[in-house]
Amino acid sequence: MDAEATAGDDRQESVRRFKRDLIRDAAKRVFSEKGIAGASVREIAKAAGYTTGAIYTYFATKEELYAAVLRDSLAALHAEVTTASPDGAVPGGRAEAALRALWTFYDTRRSDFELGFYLYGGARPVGLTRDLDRELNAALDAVMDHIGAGLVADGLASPEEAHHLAVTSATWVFGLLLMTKTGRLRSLHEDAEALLTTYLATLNPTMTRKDRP
Amino acid sequence: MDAEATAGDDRQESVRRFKRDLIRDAAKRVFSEKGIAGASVREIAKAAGYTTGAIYTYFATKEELYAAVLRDSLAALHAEVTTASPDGAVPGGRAEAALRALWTFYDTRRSDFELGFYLYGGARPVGLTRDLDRELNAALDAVMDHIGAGLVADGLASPEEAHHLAVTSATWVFGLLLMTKTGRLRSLHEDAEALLTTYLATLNPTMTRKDRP
Amino acid sequence: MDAEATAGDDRQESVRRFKRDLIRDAAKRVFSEKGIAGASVREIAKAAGYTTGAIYTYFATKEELYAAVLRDSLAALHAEVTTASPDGAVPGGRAEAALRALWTFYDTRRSDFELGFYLYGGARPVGLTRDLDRELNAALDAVMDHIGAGLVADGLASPEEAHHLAVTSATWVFGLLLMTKTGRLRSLHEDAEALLTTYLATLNPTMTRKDRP
Amino acid sequence: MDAEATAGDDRQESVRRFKRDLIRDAAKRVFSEKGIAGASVREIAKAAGYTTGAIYTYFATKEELYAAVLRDSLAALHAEVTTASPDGAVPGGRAEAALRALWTFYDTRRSDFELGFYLYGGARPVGLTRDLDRELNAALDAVMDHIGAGLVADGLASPEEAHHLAVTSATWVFGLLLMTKTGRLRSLHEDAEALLTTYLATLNPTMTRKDRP
DNA sequence: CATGAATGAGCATTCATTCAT
DNA sequence: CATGAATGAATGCTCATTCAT
Repeated sequence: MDAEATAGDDRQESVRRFKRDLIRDAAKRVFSEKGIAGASVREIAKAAGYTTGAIYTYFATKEELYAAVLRDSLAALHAEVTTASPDGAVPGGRAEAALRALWTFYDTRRSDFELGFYLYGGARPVGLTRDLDRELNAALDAVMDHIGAGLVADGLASPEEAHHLAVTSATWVFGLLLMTKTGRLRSLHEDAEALLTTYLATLNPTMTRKDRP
Repeated sequence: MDAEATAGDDRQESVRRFKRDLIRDAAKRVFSEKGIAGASVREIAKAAGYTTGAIYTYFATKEELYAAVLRDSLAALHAEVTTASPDGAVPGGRAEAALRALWTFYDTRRSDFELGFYLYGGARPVGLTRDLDRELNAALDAVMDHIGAGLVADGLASPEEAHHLAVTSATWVFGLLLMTKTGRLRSLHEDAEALLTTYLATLNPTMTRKDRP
Repeated sequence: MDAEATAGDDRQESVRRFKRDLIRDAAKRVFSEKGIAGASVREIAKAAGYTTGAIYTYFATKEELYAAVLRDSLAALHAEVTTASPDGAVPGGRAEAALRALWTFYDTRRSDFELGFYLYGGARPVGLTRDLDRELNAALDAVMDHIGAGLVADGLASPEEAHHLAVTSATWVFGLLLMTKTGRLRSLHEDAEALLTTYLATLNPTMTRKDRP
Repeated sequence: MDAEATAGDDRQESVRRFKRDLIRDAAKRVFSEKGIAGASVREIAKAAGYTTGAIYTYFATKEELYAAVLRDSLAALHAEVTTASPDGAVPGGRAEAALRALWTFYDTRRSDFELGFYLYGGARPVGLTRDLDRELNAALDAVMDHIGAGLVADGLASPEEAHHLAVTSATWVFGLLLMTKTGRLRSLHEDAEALLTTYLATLNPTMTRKDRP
């Protein structure tokens, strides 16, 4: 009896999780199309095949929905970066691979970058935000550690410098994303790929010397 | 008589300009406190000591208000960057001075960075926007040219590379600003000043070689 | 089970229709009291016992509300005219009956006339308007056809002349309504009923000759 | 001295009247372009070459401005109708000429008809309205008398019937104007001129018999 | 006489959230 | 669990009118 109930609970629980994810993904789609500020709960509900009120069964607040989307995005980012530059890979391009993965991840996804950086930029009401902020930081830190490990493996940094240099280089990638997403790069007639190559070259002085004798 | 009338017109005109600036500055204050998206015309009016309708005597549209604030910000940015790194200065640190000025300008002003970069982030309706976008681009371009000239003067870039390298380095500064403004830097336990120093060092291979023999 | 659900849907649907009609009727009342231009959504909502926002659950736009009221009015007009002068009636007074019904309908309803004729008077923005305009035209045409059929049945017009004469006579009735509703008739010390009788007499030359030997 | 002052007062008075008329005419122009409801005091002022506040030196209220425009329109109407069908003219077409003049006057002027009939149709706030209403009525009455005189002169009515028949026929013309101005005539595929001819024929049984033997 | 800044009430519409069913 | 009606506050903007200058 107890086991059955538990099994039933589990099934119910997993169904609930499934539906929650459905709504979360719908939200993400709407964010991409209308921008984060332009997405209303009504529209997200419609995109998910639900009515407005049903959303609140799964997310107490619009901000919780934001959080779920962001969490999902961060998990995907981590997966992508570690896949692109696995821990066991041979040295020589691990840092570059990680940084390129970081760039590609946000470049190809319409709303993820905005979600991660814009949403918590302003002086917005707090709430669940505190926890979410911690998660965002943890995810970011993990990515930094991965880049740092790559830099060490590639012989571009000592273990002590690793984190500092990882943040330095990731910062540049975020800057490039900002310039691209806001259309400034286009107006400056510069190409993201070319800039990326230039920047990565400065990371590795050996390559730099070879390229410019 | 004629002169008197003209003088009167001038006085009136300058009073108008003064009040317009008052409202613009109030808007800027509200932008800083509530974020740009969260600032309503009502609140701006209240902050300026006016009723809502009065704002429309000076700005036909909320977007025109945005424009005025942004324009003011861009003019100040340009002034600050060129002052910090004058055209006639002796080589040796002109690029660094310009980049540091870029950093300091946005670091010390609460809403200017958001204003310049996020206004065009979403899928917003257009309008006067087109013109404003052009202005923003022109201002940004002028800053890039200035940094580029510094790089050439400092012997860090050939004239052909100047623009490309200027954008590359400014991109990094913008990335740093983004990390700082969103609180990511703090959570990563990194210091903006230290990162800035690290980055500027990589710009100058001579220094780099000295630092890392 | 299925049947129950359907029944539930039906009940809900009919409740919705009922409430929609309630709002529509409240709108009509407000139109009557304040004039169509003077009626605000706020006031209509209050008259219907709702908050402002609730109106938008039933009508996406103020113009849709207009449309619903006008549609209702046109349906009632058509019903009244065809009832007053049924297709199968014996000749001799069918046209007169139809024209009198047209008169009575608009005479006794405060805002219907204004609704039908003034909504498109100004240089208003379009929208759903196009469709609504078509409906109005179709309804008017149907009434004209009915009057025309009466004229033919009564021997007052050949089938070719029917439409032309129907419009001619309906035009007069609309003129009378305009004079009445704007209070001009009263100030000219004329009586609508007497004028109507006079006009109807000119429609039928036989009667005219009898009256004036 | 006294005489001089009076002369001065007169000149001032006539200048004032002149400027008043300027504003009135500007208002009329704006009414024609934007519709009466769509005309704001600001826009009228601009069209007259004044600033907003200046209008209130000449007209205490927007409604007084309406009144002035309407008064002017009524005077013009009276002039046009009496010119088209002078008192001394030979009988035979005087009534028709007057009715045609009535039609042409309102047909060719965009806003006059709306002004005369719409403005005072609704349940609007009163005020100066009472007096204006009387003027409108007097003007209308004069036109009716003129049409009536024509009917008598043309042998279409006895002096006792004159007013009654004048109102009857003018009512039809107003109906035609309403149908035309609101676009209903076009949608019914009827032509104003043809309808007018048809109606005028029914006015004169003699002509009718000749035309349709 | 003329200006134009300022008021204050008003407008249609949107939206996150709640809750009876 | 899901619905969708309802709330209430907010938003950008317009407008007739007033009044100090």
